[in-house]
Amino acid sequence: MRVLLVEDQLQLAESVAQALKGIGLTVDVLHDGVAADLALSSEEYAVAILDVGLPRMNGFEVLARLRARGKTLPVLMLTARSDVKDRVHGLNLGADDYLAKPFELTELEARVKALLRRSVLGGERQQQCGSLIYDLETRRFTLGEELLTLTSREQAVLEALIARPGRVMSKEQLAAQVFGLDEEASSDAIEIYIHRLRKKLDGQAVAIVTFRGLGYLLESRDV
Amino acid sequence: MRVLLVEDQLQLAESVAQALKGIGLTVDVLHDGVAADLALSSEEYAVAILDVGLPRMNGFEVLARLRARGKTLPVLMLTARSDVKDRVHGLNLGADDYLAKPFELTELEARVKALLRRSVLGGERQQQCGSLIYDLETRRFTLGEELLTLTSREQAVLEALIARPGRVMSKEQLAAQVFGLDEEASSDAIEIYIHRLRKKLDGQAVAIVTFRGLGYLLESRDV
DNA sequence: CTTATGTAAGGTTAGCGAAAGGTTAGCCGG
DNA sequence: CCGGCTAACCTTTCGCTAACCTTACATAAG
Repeated sequence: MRVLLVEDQLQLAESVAQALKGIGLTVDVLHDGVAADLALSSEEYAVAILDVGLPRMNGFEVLARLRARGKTLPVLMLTARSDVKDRVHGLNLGADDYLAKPFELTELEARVKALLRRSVLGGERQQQCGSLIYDLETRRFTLGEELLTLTSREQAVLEALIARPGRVMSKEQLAAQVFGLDEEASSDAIEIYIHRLRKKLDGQAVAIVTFRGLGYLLESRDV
Repeated sequence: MRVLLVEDQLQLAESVAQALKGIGLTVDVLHDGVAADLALSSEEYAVAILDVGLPRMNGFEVLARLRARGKTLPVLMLTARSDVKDRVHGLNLGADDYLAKPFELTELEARVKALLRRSVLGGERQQQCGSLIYDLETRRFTLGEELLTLTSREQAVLEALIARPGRVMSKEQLAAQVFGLDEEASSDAIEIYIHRLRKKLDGQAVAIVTFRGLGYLLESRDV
């Protein structure tokens, strides 16, 4: 699952990013409002965490432009002041939560988790496709009766596939979900993860279907 | 098992800490309310012991903020006065027990033990995973028919693992539980305790499973 | 002195992803 | 219709790295 963090204090950004990676998220870190605006229009995120006081374009404006584009992803605002006016302003613009600095990393983690839980599939606990079940709470997959053990890359790919049932995901989209902005996104590697996932899903009532030239799709099927 | 003690009288704090360590607990000692508030939001404790008259932020406020964050861990309040008003105030704010100074160390020990017993795992007496049984009353492990003899570090790690069945604990989390705030938390050392524990659990219907890059998990298994 | 502890050091393994060759689907000319 | 062609995809192999395991030993604690 991929999230965007926009925070201009480099050190704080780094520690927050580490914390979020610690709970299994793919994190893109940016340090100014214009870059954030760009990323939010071209990339796909499960949650955005926006500092209010950003260089080049402030967090409120980034948020306003995001909502103007009709995007509904949950946004958590960070602010130096615990100003009630700011808070109201942010919530009016469509922020979903608000956190005043300084804050505890665990509190931020908890809020991000809450936003994810609320948003991804409208608060559903579980997601199912054939005999494959994904538990959002524990972020683990169950296949038939067995718990599925996946490596972190495999997990990222399968999460991306099950997130939108019935929708074809291109290799490039998958690579973006798995690698984020930072790493060199080798979409060749995606083929390998698909292969390894297929091995693990073999013989079950679920399969990854190829759409030549388009991408992959997770689909339930008869055994 | 890890507890937080907040008491500004250094000498008293020290002797209480010693007493608690004496019954096998990992103790973090702090001396003011702000530090306590911080620690309680970022660390995980089985019990908190709060003096009422703390510098920077009093015990009542620390307690109120703790409950406002939705935390349910048991809290034992300490007060210089045996004022009934204070007592009511504390209990209204969600304190679980109350002790007036001066008190006997043995009484404090007894009350802390009682709180631990009541809270950890919702009052359950025993915790089981495969052939491994943990008795909260005596805080000892039984493996098959045999009583398991562990060093205090091994005990701390295994307690942390069995406390949340089915949940993966990272080496950092385990180190926090074992060492507390004070000591240099070398998460390398955790690998050694895991190794030594595995030796002692060898051949039994329980095992510590590694999740590469994530941590460890205690799991029952077939022999 | 004995036991517990944890650093250091080396060995082992899982996960990653590039490379390379095999396979398949769709297209096109005959 | 059919064989050939190509691009897209599948699969295997393999070297690299980081994470993990294990042993040995020095130090500290009781």
